[in-house]
Amino acid sequence: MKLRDDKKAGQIFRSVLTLVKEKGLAGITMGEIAKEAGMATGTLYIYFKNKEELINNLFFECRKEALENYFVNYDESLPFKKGFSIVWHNILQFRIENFEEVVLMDQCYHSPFVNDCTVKLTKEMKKPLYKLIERGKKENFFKDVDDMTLLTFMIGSIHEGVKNAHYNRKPLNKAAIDAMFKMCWDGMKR
Amino acid sequence: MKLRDDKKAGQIFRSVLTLVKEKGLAGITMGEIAKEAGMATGTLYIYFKNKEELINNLFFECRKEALENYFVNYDESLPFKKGFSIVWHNILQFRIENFEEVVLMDQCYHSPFVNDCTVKLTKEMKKPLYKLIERGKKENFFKDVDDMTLLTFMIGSIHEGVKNAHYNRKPLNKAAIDAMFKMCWDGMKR
Amino acid sequence: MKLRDDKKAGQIFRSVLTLVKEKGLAGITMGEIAKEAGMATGTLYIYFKNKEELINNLFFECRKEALENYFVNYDESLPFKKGFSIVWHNILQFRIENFEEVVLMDQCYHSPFVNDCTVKLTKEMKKPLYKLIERGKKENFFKDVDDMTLLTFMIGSIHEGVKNAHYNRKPLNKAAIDAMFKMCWDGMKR
Amino acid sequence: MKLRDDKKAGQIFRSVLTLVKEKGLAGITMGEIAKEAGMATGTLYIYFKNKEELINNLFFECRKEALENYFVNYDESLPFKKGFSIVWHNILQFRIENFEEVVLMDQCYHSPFVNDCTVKLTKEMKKPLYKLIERGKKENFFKDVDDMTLLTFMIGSIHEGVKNAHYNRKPLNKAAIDAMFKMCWDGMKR
DNA sequence: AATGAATGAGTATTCATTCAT
DNA sequence: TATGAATGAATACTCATTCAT
Repeated sequence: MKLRDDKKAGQIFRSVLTLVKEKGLAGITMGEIAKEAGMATGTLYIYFKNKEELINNLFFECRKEALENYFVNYDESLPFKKGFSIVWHNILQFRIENFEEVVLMDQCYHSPFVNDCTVKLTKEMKKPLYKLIERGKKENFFKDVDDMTLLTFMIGSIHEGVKNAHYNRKPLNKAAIDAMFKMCWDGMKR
Repeated sequence: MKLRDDKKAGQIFRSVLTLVKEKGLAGITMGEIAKEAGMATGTLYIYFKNKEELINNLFFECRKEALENYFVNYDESLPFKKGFSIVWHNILQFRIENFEEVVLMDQCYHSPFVNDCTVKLTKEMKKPLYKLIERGKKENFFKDVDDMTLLTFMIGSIHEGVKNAHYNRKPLNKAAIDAMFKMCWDGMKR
Repeated sequence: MKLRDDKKAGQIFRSVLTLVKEKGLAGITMGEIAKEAGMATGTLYIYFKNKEELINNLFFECRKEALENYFVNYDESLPFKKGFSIVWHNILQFRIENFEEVVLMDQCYHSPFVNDCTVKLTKEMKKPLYKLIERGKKENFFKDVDDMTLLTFMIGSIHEGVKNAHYNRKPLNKAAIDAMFKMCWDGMKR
Repeated sequence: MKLRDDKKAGQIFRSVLTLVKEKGLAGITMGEIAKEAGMATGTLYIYFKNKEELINNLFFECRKEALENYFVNYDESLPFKKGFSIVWHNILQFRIENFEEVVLMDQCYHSPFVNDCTVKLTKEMKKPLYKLIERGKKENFFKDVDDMTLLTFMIGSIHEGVKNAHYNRKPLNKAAIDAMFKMCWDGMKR
């Protein structure tokens, strides 16, 4: 008997990401997804109940993967600035390397496909980032500003930078990245 | 498109903005736009050749309106920091007050509706912002970083902040805005 | 402005009936209905929300038309047997001439298209037939059997006869019809 | 079709009957049949070449089973009215007890699944009923009406009665059955 | 033989666009 | 100009059938 292939869902996800980057969430059809994934349309429906569920799952998966990557090599025992730098660079790196995911997630807000439930779930995942910010404040590195504002500023410094580099086709080099980090740090520091 | 200054075109634009915020660019139909605007579908085609042109025009219009607002009350004769602050706050204010436009513009990247031509036109409009950055550098306020990186950082500090405030339903108060501006300034300043 | 054409719904109904007789309710597609009716598929959806509503409305319409025909020329002042005979022959005639409707209604029971609500509505319409039966009993023509059993017997004598004639391609002639009526009357009479 | 007498084929038949009564022939899928029968879809195709053959076989089987039951306990040596009564009651009893089969057979006319060949085969099986009618006429019990009309009347008296009882959820009791038989007999008798 | 995943043609429905009024 | 009915291509989704295990 042929059993459900665990790789298939991943293949499907990858195809959607490719297509979203090319033509946006708006213009994607199930037929195109299947074609890009090298399978029949019907097969998509074995792995996902419908388009909404497919996109939701992908959105959730992307968010999860992103946040999992953020803390690679981070260790609470490291001095704060070093640790913060690692996380900041992880986020930047992830967004550069996985720009397709970034595009998808951006497009998913306000989209009819992503439901509130999925949005809520992804919020939960942000907690480690808040912990990092709190540590920065407790160790007196950061300004006395509320956590959310600080985190948003940090994310913004990366987010906009990566988008810009991509759309202007100017890959970020070491110098630009260093400058960006310095600006972020200087902005946040007390 | 017939009469650009006709009230009807404006009504149509407004309807699209409302709907995009509600359900994203992906999920909007010409029928819904017409209904929201209180007119018949056919009427849309008197003002716009087709959906693509409608969205493109709106995108262009939003971008233009945005950039026009950015330099209100700005005057080159003002001391730099004062001038920069005015522009920064103008941008923030505009994005808060016209969040629908922000959403539309975000969704338009990667959308099959917005064509390269429109994207190019809007780039042209960014020039005054570059001039501002250059002045900041010439007058030795800003770090010695390339203009685009600085501008992107500035925009990012605002953009992400507004989005965050909106999605978390926490309107930005004076204190938060001051903190945001300070972070931005400290980040950019030499 | 082009206004909704009242004839269209009728045209659509007629097309469905033709097709149901040909291939049964099971095998009919919206595309075929549209083609048979000489219009585009989309047009069907201007007049009916979806397939279910289309079939339901048709079912209801058929039932109504049928019952309206049953009492043509009937008059309470006529002697009972004469009146009963008129109704009986009306029913027979209607079922012969509108065999397509008969087929549709038969197929609609147990079909996923016809919902309980519609079934209930049509029951309401049977009341005049019950009144006829009651009169027959009150005037001592009929056996002392409950109304429903009598009515069912009457209907059965016609229903099965018409179906049989149709499927065996033996149109009912005067002699056969007279025989059928006599059997029905003799069966019911005291 | 492989093994007619295998239990599996029977299970499949039973499942179809259950589903047809629930949702009509139109709305049934091979997947549902398999599920209801507690087996995989693929398995259905071991026993039947395709859906059409499955339904045709079932239709044929139902018809056969029905007609086999009609003459249980009937014996030509019995006095005619007694014999006729036995057959009449057998038919009634069968239709009450096997209402699902009745529904299936009704729905099969006009269905794209049941082909002419199957219809023809079932006609063949009606012969014993015609013989019964002929005997009734030869022994001067019945009206001088052609056989088919008499048989149809007899069947109609039962058919409609059973359907009605079922749909109105009023099981037929002894009194009602006696009344129905009397009406049928009185109608047919000379 | 039995399974259920895979297939892809087919179906209901939607929706941008046109057109008659 | 304005309307909204009509169109039919396009899309999400289904389902009979096949096939690898």
